[in-house]
Amino acid sequence: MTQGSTAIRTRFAPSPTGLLHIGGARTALFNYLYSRHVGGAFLLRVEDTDRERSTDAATQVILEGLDWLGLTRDEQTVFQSSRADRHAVVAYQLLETGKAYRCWCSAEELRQMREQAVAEGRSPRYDGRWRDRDPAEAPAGVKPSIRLKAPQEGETVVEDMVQGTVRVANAEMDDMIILRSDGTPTYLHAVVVDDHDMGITHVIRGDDHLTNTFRQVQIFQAMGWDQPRFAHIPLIHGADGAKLSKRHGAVSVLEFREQGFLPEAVCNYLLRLGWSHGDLEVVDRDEAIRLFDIADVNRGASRMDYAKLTNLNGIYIRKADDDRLTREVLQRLAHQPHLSLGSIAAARIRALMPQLKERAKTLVELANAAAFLARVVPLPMEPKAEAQLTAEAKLLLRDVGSALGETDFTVAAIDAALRGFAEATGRKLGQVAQPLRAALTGSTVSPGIDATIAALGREEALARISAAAR
RNA sequence: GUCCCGUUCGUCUAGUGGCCUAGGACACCAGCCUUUCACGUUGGUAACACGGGUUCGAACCCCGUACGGGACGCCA
Repeated sequence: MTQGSTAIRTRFAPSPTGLLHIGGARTALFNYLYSRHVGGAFLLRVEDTDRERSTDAATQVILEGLDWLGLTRDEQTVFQSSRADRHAVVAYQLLETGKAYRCWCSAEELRQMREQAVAEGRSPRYDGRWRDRDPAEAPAGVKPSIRLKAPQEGETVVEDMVQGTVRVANAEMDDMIILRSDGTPTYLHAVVVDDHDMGITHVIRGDDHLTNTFRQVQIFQAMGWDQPRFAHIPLIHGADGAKLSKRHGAVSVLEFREQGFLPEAVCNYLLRLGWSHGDLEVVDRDEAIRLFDIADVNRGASRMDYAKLTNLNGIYIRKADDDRLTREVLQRLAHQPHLSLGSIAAARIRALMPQLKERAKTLVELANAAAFLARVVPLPMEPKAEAQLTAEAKLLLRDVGSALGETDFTVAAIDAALRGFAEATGRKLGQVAQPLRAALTGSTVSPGIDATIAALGREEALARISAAAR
């Protein structure tokens, strides 16, 4: 970390529209990682200036999502709506210094202006009709908006940390409204004032904001403020390449939580979408902070790949702490009917967790795979398990049951007993294990039969075997 | 329509002029391991959007074309 880098401040600035989008989550992650990488600060600003769509509940969803992902913020959350007075003050300051002017156009007038421009094959832009007009000509009874008097010649240049040098001719841009006729600020203006006041040094956001940046730069210049550095990261698209939306499956981070994904897996996946460090695929939080740099962010949009996320989730489940996974499973099982979820079931699940987590890719799968441990006799049988329990198998189960009744209930002893039984009766181990698995779990799939039997315990295991042998 | 951005296996990506007969990961296929399912492991299929140029040499530099995305609001 270099000297003076502690001054670096990033922010995540979502508008509270009811969910924390997976794309927004990645933007937040990149801001967080960059701030941590350079020892700076990561701030949150809720852009709730659209009072119609903004609710406390929506803000809560964002906070909950960020917390779940472990993206901790520094300093107090800033609510943009609370800063309206300050935004207006700056707008009037620009007015007084001649950098802005009042515009008395009505919404209807502007709409017609745009329509006509499009009809004539021009860009739908404001024509600047009040830019140099005498305010004395203002129509009575109309409240004016305030527009920035943007430069009309030359070009505006953004040195973007991801996209490189991006420039646009000033003639391409019109004079944007910074303060509405009702005195409230527009988004573009509020963002600039807030970023300046919050001391933001690096603006990392989706590249859908790239063209907005030119206009924001014009405001920074009009106020004579230092500009932050900009980094516009590519968007995430759905599997079909179109903008990510509900029809692509889960897009809200809290939805991923429900579907059984671990936050560290989601973060790792999101990190690798648009960022890379050689062939590195599995990167935990600490390593991500150590390695993350904006210079390594790609320019092209990427697509959401649920299969890869799922694979990564399996890796993180295998790495996860057994107690933590047991808690997660118990929580999910609590919503399932016909289970006996006491301390006995909890102990069984915890005992088998090292084996269970080897074969689950999501917490939903993990909970389903563990559910048999909390069931009561008679077990519900899957059709394939039912098919295992032939008349011959039932006879075999009776014999295995008595053999097991005489062994210690350790994994090693059970394994030895079963192998001995198979050998003595001239069977392959699989011929013994599968009927047992059906009898004990009601399924044809489970962890190793020895560990499964041990986790159930002598009494329960023998009860299930004799129930199935009947 | 105008402006801005992008384009390497199906997907995420490595690659910054010779190390590339293009590497890794996921997915897919086949084999091994095995007590089912996973895990693990071995191998396989599969890409530089297209066309020009610059150069002894181009995935990499330049120019076009195509395709994709984004922005053009008194939304954010």
